[in-house]
Amino acid sequence: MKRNLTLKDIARELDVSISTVSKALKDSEEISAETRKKVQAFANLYNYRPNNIALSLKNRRTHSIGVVIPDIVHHFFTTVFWGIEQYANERGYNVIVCVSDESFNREVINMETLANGSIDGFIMALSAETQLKQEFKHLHEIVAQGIPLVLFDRITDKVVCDKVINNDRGAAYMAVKRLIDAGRKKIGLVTTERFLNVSEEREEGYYQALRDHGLPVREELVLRLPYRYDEETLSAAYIAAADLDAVLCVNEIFAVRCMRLAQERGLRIPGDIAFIGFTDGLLSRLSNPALSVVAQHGEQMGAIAARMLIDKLEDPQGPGTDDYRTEVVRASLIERDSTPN
Amino acid sequence: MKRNLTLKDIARELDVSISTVSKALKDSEEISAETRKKVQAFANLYNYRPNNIALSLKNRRTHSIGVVIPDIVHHFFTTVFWGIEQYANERGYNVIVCVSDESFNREVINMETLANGSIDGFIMALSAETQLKQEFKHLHEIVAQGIPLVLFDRITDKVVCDKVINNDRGAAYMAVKRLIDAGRKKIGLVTTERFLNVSEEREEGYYQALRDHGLPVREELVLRLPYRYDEETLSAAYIAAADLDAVLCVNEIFAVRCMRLAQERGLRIPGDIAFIGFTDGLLSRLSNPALSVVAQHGEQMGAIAARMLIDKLEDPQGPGTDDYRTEVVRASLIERDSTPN
DNA sequence: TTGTATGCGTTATCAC
DNA sequence: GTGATAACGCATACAA
Repeated sequence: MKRNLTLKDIARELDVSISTVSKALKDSEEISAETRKKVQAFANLYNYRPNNIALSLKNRRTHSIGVVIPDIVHHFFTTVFWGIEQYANERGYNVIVCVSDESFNREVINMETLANGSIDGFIMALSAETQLKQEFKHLHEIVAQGIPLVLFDRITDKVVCDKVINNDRGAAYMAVKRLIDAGRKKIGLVTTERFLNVSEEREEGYYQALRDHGLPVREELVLRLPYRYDEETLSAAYIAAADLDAVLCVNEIFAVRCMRLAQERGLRIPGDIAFIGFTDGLLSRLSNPALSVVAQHGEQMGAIAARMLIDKLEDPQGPGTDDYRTEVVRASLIERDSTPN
Repeated sequence: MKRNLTLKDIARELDVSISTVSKALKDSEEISAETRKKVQAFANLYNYRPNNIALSLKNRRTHSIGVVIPDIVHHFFTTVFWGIEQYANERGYNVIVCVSDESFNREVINMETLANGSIDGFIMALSAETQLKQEFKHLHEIVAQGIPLVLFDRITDKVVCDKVINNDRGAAYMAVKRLIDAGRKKIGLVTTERFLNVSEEREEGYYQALRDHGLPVREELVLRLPYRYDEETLSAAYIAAADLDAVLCVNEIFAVRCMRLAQERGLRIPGDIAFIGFTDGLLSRLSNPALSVVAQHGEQMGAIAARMLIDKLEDPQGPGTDDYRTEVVRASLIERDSTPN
């Protein structure tokens, strides 16, 4: 690789010292106007750019942030990432992404790789396996090393750090209440296995709403699907057996799939059965009928997470001050055509 | 930030020199077995990890690759990214992502930021604006600097470098031929503005297939939609006016939207009108009916692009050798329920 | 006003 | 066997 122009090159070419060049390039008053002009002109002409790596080593700041997400295909994580990327770029930070693919080991390895100087801080959502195992040693080490960490969405009480979450419980409550207010009595829940904190929260919100409105809480109304398995059988059986008039789904994929299965059984949506999903993605907008959803505002969550992290990184006190905050982004209900008026 | 353990720390602690520590840690024969053991034990105990940034500076290799994509929400780019990330990680590389958001300026700025030492090479797809302006100076500079570059999907003849593409023209031809073989006569095309090379290629494939089978090529069969605009009006008018019995769409979003509009007009799919889209994403799988698509194998494209780049980076000749290749990934037709038997 | 010396963390060369 | 030294590219305290 042809090497880039360095201060040394310029110094040699112009027959001055390296430090003179360095100072001249930042327009230091120390250097004579004449020399400054000369150096700057030369640097400009040959398109000098300081080497990021050298700066990182010197300043002990990489201006990169590590993002670790379980999955890049789910629309929600994509939007959060997009929020992070936009905000970080504006403030002069690059984003290094690692996808844990829901695997504990990959999460650990990824973080170890990045933690050795490659990044200034982390933004992450826990992998499913990590939540299942409840194993957080790697995160405790990150924190102990003094590397700022912001957890979003998939979080845990077991790690003390900044966090950004939705009001998942409240949002689920709101969605179910909306269905109850529309007169629905047999409201189902399609969720993932319970170890994901977000699913747990949403499930609690669902129960709470039923209880508060005098509706029975029944196990057969709840369908628990493996998180990644592309399955139709369980869903079809559930829709067939449960005799529901409304369903809340913890993501848009489950919702759209169930809607189709319901339609195949001749049910009209929202007349016979109403649907509300989580995540305001393309699927929801383009499904037929268009799906009413709880919008999680992923982009905003990403921006907030990035702001919290960068603020901490750039805090003149140093990122050592131990005030950790949890910001809650309020989800909102977007009504489309899968809920009755 | 609490600083990480360094060679210097270990040396001081164990009362040996830094270079002894360095050598001992890589099990050099130069160092006595005893010292080696001692140093390794200490390093292990205190969890020593070499600083990546220092290594990068020394080796002039960051083991990071820069990925610049126009957009992170389209399923296709997401899957390519996923392919890149997986493959790169396996070979010990990190991935720094920048999203150009289809903007020429963001593309240029992003690349300039990364080109100054942060990455060893680039993988990218051109932004729409770049393709519109046909302005490639920034890429020529990257290449001139000797930074390896792999272009995928959205490419250009104007830049000489490695490339990974689909056989877009052939794939479109194949899709249209499939519709013709099923007896369809009035086959429409829903595409983007023509400046995107992929759309152009697909359009040509469409025309070619019509011509080869004696069907008239008519302008009113082609709907050209703005790339990002979330519109329904033009599409609805097109579906209403064109009296089609089949439609090829250059992405799954256009296809699913048109399917819905057709259904709203009372048309049956695929009986009255068949659909084929590009991109095998969730939308296609979950639409009703499930959409038949041209699968682009984005994950594979990403892995190939990453392999080409890393092979070049690790070529002992140095990445200077001027043999550039273009690999073509063959798209395949996945038949679901929007095409007749 | 300019230049020298030092350090960021690591490795490699060479001297002891 | 071990250690001093230089180098990667840059910034800066301090000397001239």
